[in-house]
Amino acid sequence: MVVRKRLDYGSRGHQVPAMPRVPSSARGKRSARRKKDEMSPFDLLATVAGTLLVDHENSSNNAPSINAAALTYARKRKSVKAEQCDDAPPLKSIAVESCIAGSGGVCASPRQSNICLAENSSTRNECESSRSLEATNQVQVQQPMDGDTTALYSLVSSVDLDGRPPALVSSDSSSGVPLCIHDKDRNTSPLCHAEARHAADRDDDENSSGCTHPCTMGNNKSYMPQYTGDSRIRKMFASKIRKAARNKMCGEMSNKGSKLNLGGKKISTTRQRVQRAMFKRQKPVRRHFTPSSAKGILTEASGASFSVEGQNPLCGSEDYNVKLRIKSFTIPELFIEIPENATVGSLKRTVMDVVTSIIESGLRVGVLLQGKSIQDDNKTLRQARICHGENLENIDFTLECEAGQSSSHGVRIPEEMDFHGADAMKPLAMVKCEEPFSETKAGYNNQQRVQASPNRVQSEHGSVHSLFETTAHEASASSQAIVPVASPSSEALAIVPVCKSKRPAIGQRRIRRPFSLPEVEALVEAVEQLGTGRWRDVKMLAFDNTDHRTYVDLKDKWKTLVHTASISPQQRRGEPVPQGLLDRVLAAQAYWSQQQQQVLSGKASGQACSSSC
DNA sequence: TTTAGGG
DNA sequence: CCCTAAA
Repeated sequence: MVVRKRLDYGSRGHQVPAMPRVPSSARGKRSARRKKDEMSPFDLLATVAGTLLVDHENSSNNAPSINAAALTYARKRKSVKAEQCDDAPPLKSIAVESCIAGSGGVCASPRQSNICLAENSSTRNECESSRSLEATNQVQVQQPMDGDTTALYSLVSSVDLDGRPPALVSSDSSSGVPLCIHDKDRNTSPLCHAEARHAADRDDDENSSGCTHPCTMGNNKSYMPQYTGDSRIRKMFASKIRKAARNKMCGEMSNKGSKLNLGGKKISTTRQRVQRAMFKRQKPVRRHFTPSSAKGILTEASGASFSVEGQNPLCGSEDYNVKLRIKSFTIPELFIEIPENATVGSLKRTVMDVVTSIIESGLRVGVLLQGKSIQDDNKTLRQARICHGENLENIDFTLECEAGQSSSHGVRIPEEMDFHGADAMKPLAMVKCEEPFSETKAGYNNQQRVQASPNRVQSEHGSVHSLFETTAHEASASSQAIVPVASPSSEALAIVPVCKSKRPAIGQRRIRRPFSLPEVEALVEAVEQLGTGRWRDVKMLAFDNTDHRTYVDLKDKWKTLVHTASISPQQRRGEPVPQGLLDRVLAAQAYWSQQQQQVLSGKASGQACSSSC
């Protein structure tokens, strides 16, 4: 690695550089400085994308589709349950059994799949609380039969996935219908292209999102739009997008009556106003899951999962109820590139997050009768001829992404994406893979270990970058951020691994990383040499290889160090800093502030002299 | 982009 | 840590 030590001051003590830096007076020369290449390979390359593709034409051959595999109807049922039929459904087994009851209601019973079948917060909470319960806990939703087809919508579009369904993930592609097909060759017309970044660190501070969501945000709050590439661009966007994301999340939750958790921080009204404005500017893009891209198969002929309850119900009867038993919503295949060292847990979380983000971002259910979409939601099932003996073989469900809903969950649709061609492969969501290496204790310790000689720090991250460089370049070349599946044989796994990343997602607060003692020592030493007010140089001197410490961070840390040193030890919090170090902090602070004053006064006198001379 | 300082 | 005015 290149040693960038440009500064040749003493290693200790307060040697004054030849020209003590005067704040804001000599910045022009900085432009000539060699700038550290801030474009980490990771910015470009550590991307794994999962793509949800839908192809209703290929529903039989491994096509991604959401199959409402069963429809049953029964007569004189006051209520019906929506329940999962398979206790341990694999990838494709997000099963919902639903009914439309005449005067009764619909009961949803979230089980292992953790599906919430209700929009309102109370039921969401119910779902949350019943996460680990069996079918005994039922969430009831009343739906009049003579209502409309929106009943279906209510049942399906509000599905929440939460928790960790034991068998949501399957590496066996045969066990599931594709949700995300990660095939760049076929990915010619992505319907829904989105990147999401999972910041992975669940230990991230509570303020990271500013809000939490009872049902979905818990695991998913890290989903934020991610822009790969130049960190400067990221910086540019970060602030505004973060605002928008925060606002969106908070607003959305407040709309749903969910409890706001602002992490102890209050978002000022002005800030919120700005955030709202920012968010409004986001162009809502409608994503089509495509007509029949996700198809609910309700035909008896098709299937296996179709069943009839009740005896020979007559269409037209007064209290005639139709029981729709959507046995299985098959999740289209998910392709994922995931490093071998990723954990199964991270894989599960990834799948969870992807599915959750897709569903939570708003799926709208459409009903196709004999291939024709039933537009009128107010039409009764009877009017729509969805009743026993009629057309039950010809009912399909479609899923579409709700317009403008996705961005808040990190599912972003580039506007340049091509959104036509229903038969083309259409990724519903593309997920970005991040650095699979977590900020583990080991890694952190490693970093700390080398702090003593900061200029020679060669963190693991460096090697990580090089490891992923090739892949990332390929990704950026091939498509938006879709990383080719590592191995063609691994096509079943295409979701993005939930990896901790040191790259904070756009819109997300950075992970709080308290300065370690070696870091503090390095900072103090650097400031002793360079003085306060040269944070960029301090950064380059002592933290050049520590990407997550910006010069602003160093400045802030120095500020806190000075403050810490000036208060009594009893008032100090966090990892205790040795008093000797704090003494050095105070000494350096006093010294350099004096230097600055002298420079300023000397400059002033010099100006006066020159003007007088 | 950096610095400086408030939040 | 975040945000941002100012340079």
